[in-house]
Amino acid sequence: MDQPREHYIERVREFNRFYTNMIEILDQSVLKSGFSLAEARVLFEMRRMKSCSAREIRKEITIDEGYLSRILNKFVAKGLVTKVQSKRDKRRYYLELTSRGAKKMAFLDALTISSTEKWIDNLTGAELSSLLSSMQNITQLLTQIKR
Amino acid sequence: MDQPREHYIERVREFNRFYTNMIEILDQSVLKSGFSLAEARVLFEMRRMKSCSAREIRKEITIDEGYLSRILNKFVAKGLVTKVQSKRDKRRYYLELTSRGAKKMAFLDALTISSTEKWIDNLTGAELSSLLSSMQNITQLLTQIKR
DNA sequence: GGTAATACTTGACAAAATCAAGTATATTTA
DNA sequence: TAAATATACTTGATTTTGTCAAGTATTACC
Repeated sequence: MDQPREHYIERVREFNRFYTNMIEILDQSVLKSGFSLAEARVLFEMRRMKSCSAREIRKEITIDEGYLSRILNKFVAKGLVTKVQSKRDKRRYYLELTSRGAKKMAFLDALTISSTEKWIDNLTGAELSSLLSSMQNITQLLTQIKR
Repeated sequence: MDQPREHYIERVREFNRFYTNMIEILDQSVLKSGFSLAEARVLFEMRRMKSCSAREIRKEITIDEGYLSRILNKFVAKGLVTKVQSKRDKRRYYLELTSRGAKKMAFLDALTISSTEKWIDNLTGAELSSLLSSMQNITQLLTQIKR
């Protein structure tokens, strides 16, 4: 570490601003799906966890309990999600994507995949490998912090 | 490139999700300043550009014209920003941070600096260098795309 | 059995963002 | 140079998004 610590922090902040803009561009494409960012995230988590309860979703993403409840009920109303009360604990409801929901998710995926693709389109194979190893490195360094 | 392209895209998306969460944590600290994210960004751009017009801010960040107008007038009302009509082009107004505004900005900075600091706090010097060179690499790779 | 905790819902509200029309000025063009 | 078009910003109306707190039902704990 050959620079004062503030200097490093400033450069991290710079990267954060840069990457915030990048991510925003990708978010634009999600919005084209007709889902809000919050909705898209909820759907994403639901798929990742397969069957889950609202409570479990809230362990993964920071979202107001009431807000989430409304989002989920909207999904149920639109036929994207099923909600079945647990027999063992009647306070809980098991949520699952319907095939219609899964289809919508696939559409959402397609949107972000295509814009991510555009993002990295003119990188050579070597550059792409380099990009990914940098991403992996950052993930690894910043993950170990959080324990 | 020894993997199918989709695989790389998927890993980029994974990183984006990871980093979105990271940035969100930092955003929490901005919110503690009493400014919304949009307001903080406007302030940030104003400082970076020194004297500028609303139009020029909108070249930097994606924001609704009317929304920005209201944000700026709120800043003026709070004494954070001065707004002087251009003599050459009376449609335009030159905006500048007041010293009060600059002070608020400094406070905002302090908040994000301290939470960024916490973020990277238990990285060794070597890890920190490695983090920064990865960030720099990503920036460089993704910037050259956009031309 | 009573108290506290959990899981989710609901109503009221506030904040954030969008849309479209409006005003004033400047630029283009016929 | 008058008319049409474009630019810079404003404003009102509205929608979307998110928050807060109280409410219901159920379960866990002492």
